[in-house]
Amino acid sequence: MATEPLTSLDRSTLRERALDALRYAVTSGQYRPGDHLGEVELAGRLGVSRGTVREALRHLQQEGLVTPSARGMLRVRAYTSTEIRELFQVRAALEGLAVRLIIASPQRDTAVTALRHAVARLDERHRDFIAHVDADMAFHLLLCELSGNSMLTTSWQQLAGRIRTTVMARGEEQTTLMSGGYHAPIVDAIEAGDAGTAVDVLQQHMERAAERLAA
Amino acid sequence: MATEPLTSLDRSTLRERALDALRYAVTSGQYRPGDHLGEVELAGRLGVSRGTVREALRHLQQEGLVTPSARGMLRVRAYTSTEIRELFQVRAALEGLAVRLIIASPQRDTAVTALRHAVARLDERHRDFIAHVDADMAFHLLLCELSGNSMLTTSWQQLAGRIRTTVMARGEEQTTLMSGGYHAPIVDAIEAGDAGTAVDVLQQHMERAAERLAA
DNA sequence: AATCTGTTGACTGTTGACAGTCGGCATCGG
DNA sequence: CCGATGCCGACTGTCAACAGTCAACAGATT
Repeated sequence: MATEPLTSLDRSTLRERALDALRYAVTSGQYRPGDHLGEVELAGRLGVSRGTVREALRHLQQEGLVTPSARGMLRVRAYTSTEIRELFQVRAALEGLAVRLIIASPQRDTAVTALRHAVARLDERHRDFIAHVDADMAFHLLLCELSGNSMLTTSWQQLAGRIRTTVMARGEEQTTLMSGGYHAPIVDAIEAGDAGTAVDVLQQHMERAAERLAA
Repeated sequence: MATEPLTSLDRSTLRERALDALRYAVTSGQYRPGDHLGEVELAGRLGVSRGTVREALRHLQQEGLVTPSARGMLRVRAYTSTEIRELFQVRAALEGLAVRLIIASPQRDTAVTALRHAVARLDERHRDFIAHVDADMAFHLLLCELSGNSMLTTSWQQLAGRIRTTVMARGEEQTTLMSGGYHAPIVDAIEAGDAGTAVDVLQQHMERAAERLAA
């Protein structure tokens, strides 16, 4: 009588689900920078035990989304203007490597078309702010993935949370930064195939974004 | 009757100490890649509870030193030759940024002298392998710190464990890689002040190291 | 009034125990 | 001989409870 063939079960642990929930809550601004994250309160709210929440919180701490204050209590981390600029410098270095690798790769064309799709999504979703941010993050993540360097992707993802909070916190008035028009030149430069110029274009993109977001 | 004035107490938690102990055990090769790290065994060996060990292990997992295998059991992660090359490409990108920042900084001279000291330490300690590796790591970490970009330092440190295991695992016959002679050119290039050349020198250093270690 | 001293409440740090899952072995039926 | 089934041991996942620490407050002592 089964209408659906049996599908594989969800094997995710409570810790993983708690982690996702908390990460989303923080990076979407549900908790503002400086807010206190009490283990007991979160555990109660999520319906899991303190230990489980603790592990998730420690993970977020390592991601830089949360920072310990007095007596080990965790707060949502606030990033200063300087740190934001630094963050985007590091991004530029990492994604710059990605660009150089993509240009040097034999599958540059397929990479370019994939990136163009990602750029198109940026404009499709520009009405819903969160979806827009997601699309922006997806573009840059794709850039890293297309480089074929898995360590690069890993390193970038370690910064992803910080990037997301920054954009979420200060980017609402700066949605132009995430428009397709601002990203297309990067792809164009990759297609053109001159590594030096492409890296420059990317660098400018990052500097402009950092300046606006660090305001 | 106190011969010493009272000094501040050690406030580190068991988790932190367990983390240090485990990280050292893994990065120093006490556990070899592929070895199974059972929570109960480690807890017994360290004399702490499983929960405490768990948190430390999760941290190492995020650092990339251990990786989950079947049924959530953790093993010491083994890095393939490809991953080692990728890792050193990312290092090169990050430390390349550091070099550019140092050159652009007004305190380049003091940075250079600090780096020269670090290079000197490399040769002082070349007899004890572990101390030698420590000195090498210290040099590159210092490079990041002198850049003044805290995010850069953070990102680099996320890779530190991976780098250390790689060097520890395959670097014993390749100690020349860590000699002062191999590092001095980097500092020289920074002192000379031409960013392009300096980054090239660093890149070569990294490529050479990667090639030897990925053998 | 100023200062020292318990006390209380709100946290995190740490632990031991319970529950669930899986691989491997023995067992049983063909 | 071979496959299915049921048990056993070794794990991790999860939880509830205990212990320790600190800030803030109230009260006692000068």
